[in-house]
Amino acid sequence: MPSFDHKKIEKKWQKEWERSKIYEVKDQPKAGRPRAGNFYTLIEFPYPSGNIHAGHWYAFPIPDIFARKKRMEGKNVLFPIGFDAFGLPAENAAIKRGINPKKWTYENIDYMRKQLRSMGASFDWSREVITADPEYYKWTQWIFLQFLKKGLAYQAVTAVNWCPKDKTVLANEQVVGGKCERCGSEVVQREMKQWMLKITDYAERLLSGLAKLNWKEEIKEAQRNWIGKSEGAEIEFEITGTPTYSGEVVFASNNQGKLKRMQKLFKAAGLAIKLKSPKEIGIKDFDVLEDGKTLAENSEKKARALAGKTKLSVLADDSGFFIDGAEIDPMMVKRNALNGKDEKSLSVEEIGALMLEYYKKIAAERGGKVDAEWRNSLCLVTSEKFAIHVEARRPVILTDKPHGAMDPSLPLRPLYMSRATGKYVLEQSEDEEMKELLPIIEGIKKLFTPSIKVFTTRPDTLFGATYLVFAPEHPFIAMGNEKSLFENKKEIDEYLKKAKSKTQLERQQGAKEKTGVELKGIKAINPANGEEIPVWVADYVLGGYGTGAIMAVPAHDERDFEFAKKFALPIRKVINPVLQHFLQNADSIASGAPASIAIEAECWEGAGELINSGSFDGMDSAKAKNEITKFVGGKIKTQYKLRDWVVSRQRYWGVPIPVIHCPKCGVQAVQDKDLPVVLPEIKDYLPTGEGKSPLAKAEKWLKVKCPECGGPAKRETDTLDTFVDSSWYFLRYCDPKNADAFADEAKIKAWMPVNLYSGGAEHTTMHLLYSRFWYKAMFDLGLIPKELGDEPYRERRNRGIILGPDGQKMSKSKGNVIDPDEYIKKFGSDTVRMYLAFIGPYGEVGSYPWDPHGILGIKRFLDRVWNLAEASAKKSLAKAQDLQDLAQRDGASRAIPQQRDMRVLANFGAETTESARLVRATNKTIKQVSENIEDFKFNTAISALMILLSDMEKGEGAKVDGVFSIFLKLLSPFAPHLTEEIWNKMRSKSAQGGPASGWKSIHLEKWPEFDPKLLEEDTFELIVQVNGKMRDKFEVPINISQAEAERLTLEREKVKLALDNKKPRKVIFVPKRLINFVV
RNA sequence: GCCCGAGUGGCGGAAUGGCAGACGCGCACGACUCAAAAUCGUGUGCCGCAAGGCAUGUGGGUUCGACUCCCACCUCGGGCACCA
Repeated sequence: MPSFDHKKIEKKWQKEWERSKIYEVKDQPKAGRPRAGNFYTLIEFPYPSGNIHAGHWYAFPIPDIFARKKRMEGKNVLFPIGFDAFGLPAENAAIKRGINPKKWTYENIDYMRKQLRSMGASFDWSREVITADPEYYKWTQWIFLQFLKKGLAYQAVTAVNWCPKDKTVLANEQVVGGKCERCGSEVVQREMKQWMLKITDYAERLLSGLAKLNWKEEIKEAQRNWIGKSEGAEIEFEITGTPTYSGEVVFASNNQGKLKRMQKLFKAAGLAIKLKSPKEIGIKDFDVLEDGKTLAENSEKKARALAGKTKLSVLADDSGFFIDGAEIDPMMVKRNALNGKDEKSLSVEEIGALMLEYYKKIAAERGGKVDAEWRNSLCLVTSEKFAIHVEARRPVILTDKPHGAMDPSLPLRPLYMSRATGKYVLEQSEDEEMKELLPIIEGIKKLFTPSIKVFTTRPDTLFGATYLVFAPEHPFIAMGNEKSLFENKKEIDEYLKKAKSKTQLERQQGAKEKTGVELKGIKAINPANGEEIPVWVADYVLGGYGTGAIMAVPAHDERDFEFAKKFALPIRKVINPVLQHFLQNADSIASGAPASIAIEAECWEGAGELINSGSFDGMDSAKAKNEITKFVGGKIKTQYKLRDWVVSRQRYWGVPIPVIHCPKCGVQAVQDKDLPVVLPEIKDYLPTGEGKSPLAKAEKWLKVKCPECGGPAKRETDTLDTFVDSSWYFLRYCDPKNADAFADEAKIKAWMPVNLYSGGAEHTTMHLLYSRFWYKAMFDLGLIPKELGDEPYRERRNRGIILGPDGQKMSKSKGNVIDPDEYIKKFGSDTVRMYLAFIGPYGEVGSYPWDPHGILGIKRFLDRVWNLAEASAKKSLAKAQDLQDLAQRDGASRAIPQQRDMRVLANFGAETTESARLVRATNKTIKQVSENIEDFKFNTAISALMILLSDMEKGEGAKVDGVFSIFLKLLSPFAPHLTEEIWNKMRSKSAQGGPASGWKSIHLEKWPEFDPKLLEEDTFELIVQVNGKMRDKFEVPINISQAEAERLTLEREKVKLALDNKKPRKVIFVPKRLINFVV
């Protein structure tokens, strides 16, 4: 059988389409309804690795089928393509083979462009976007700077995944099984300063936004799991014990007598702490009242001086405290806290409460936090330095009388004149002073033994918390070690060292085996029952999640249970499980699975009645969650697994982060007029090895003037993660050439949000989440029109993967790699794309082996199409190819509505029963192919086309010409070249006198519509069942009554046999389907 | 371990409460041919000569009727992995 010349045809039409730009799309924004008629279908753009593989063939020409159909349906379809052009492979090629990464990348793009064109996909190439073009990354940088200004981008020292071979930081997502996704070397943890994006701020919206999206539930679920929301409580545990305190404290008083008395108290309390006055450490101008300067100025100076001289500064009583090295004057605090209220009208407690509020406020403003508070005093711990302000809540006695005029009978001595009131403050007796200082001692103790917050999702099990565990990274461990809080410091140090040296891989592999060391010398107090419980450090607790410390409830947590078992820690059951699950499924369990399985499963999880929980005994665990949290003063809290997104990469081939570091002004954004910060050409692409980008070696580029002060400054040398580039490319497609903005608002309104986004399942938790975050952040910045909402993709579909013929993933080592080029050469692009469309359902994440024989079936099918066209041309049956022509012959106007096509055709075809049958078959095929394409079930659409082709081949006597042109249109999205060729051949022949002067693309034709009336049949095949088993079937009128159906059925021999003379107990009749006799 | 998805002929798959296996591959036989390839035609789940029986991972349930819905288990694929 002759085969069509795919080489000639495909090249010819690819050229024609390109020349005539039939796939270029206009924005067509309309006032009022800017999106009317517009349809945005998006495919993940490829990385230009340089070779097109079977995966590309699966990714691009298959959704093209959908895009083409939408276009034929009359939609104004945006179907763009571009290149995700930054990334490591280019740089690795540069390092390995000395090739310029830019050259490497752009040459690959040139090559891939040709390859992509050969697929016959209807991309609008005029909108091509390349992320490595300065015209593109100018806007990546610009948007980043908007984030920076909004506080969404920040720098922080953080433990990052470090690949020792690639010498770069990896995102969590790029670490696979503890190994570098790219090179496979083991990833280690390293502390480095990184640029981060605050994706965690959007955790809740990323979660709730999913609800309204038309995505598959499994994709949403994967994102939900990644965000990892859990609701629970934060509960504080006090730490006690008799630790040996040591260190040096500067007591902010030059009053020697007071210092001595204080030292006495320290001794009595067992604090081996040296007490010093400010004078002793060389601060002379301590007494702020003798100074003419304002209190605040003085305080700051003092604070700086103190901070440099001693590690821990305690400023107590009548002095201030530090926040991040700056001292706050308590008198000022008091004034501001009172905010005009009369001090005398308030009780001591009320004043204390107001001051506490104010402390919290300023602490928050400066990035610190009030970490603990207790009745008589305050403790403030900030992130880096910490300081304490202890204020005894004593009554302050004020008098107008000067020193000498005091009543000698009073045990008081005047101390100083209060600046705030102008009155004399009287100091109490020594004894009273000692009493007053006691809370200060307590405060200092508390500083060393602060209470620890834990996060738990099970506050209802608090009474069962029999020990407390810190993550090795918890700051308390380092602090406690430094202050010699622990008796077994050596053991702890060793454990920490071991834990730290573990690579991510080791930590994962040893996951099940619990290790840990007790922190001897301290205990924690279970706030629920006041019990003293041991405190441990163990690496099964993660530093990065929750508070980095947990309360362990071994009776109701599997991990705690294992740990407790190993180290012989007490286990206390506090929930009496209601076997809800068991009860619910009593039926099935009774007959099926053994009940013990269900009971065992209830051990860790689940609700129940509280036991061993004091006054909460008998309470339902769900209720107890809130009640116990309230009881111990805890806070309901929501935690997320999602971490902030580390976007900096110490690599060359990426978007330079557009900031400047100035020694005077700090981090400065590059000004808009200086964007883009162009990636400089360099010679040596190797990273520095200390984790700096190769850009650090580009000295000329590096040195720059500070945009703020004009002084010498340096550029940031890190580049952005490529996930940043791909987080907004779909916006640039809307307006790819815009030099004044990332995209014009009207054009964004014309296209966004994306109607349908097709891509690989591997991007579910990375690209898809990142770009949703990015879009939401842009939305909040006002860069996305409000009416579009804050979700970029309305519908998302993940595709599966193509395996090698052996059913394994294709890999060179397995030798099962399919080279699509080979098949293109042999069979042509139409055959290959159609075979891949036929291989399995595209909307499901299946994996389909490439069957080298299977493709022959498609090749045969297309050959048959070709031959049928040739044959009908020869028979000159093809005079009225086009339905429009038919319609004209029918006397109707040219503008006949599509939905009437079938009726027109029916009139023509109904000359014979065979023709009528064919017309009906065609009508059905239109319906099925249309619906199947919509659902991405290209396999069944093709199956329907195959059936119709067989019908046409068989229907020799039938008038098939009109049917054939409908068939061609239905086939055209699948085999765009072949159908275009046949279509135009037919047209030129029907237009008498040789080839038509111009050609008319089938791809711009209207998509056929079916006639619902023609779907209706007069008869149907009645299925006869006896007890649900099919026994017979026969043709009956469509609207047959049950009685009639019964009568006819019971007459039939087969039925009589099956019924075996028994009388039916019940008859079920389903109209248009079946009749079922139950005996 | 947890979460998600899937288990149907020799193979890819179809049918989402009503004829299990559409369509394609493969295979067998036939036609054409000196012959082969290609092409066309017929057949093709398993057991059975047949009538008939058995069949959608396994066991149970719901239903007149289950590949389809429910429960439990098994296997495979993907994701996460000590997230308290």
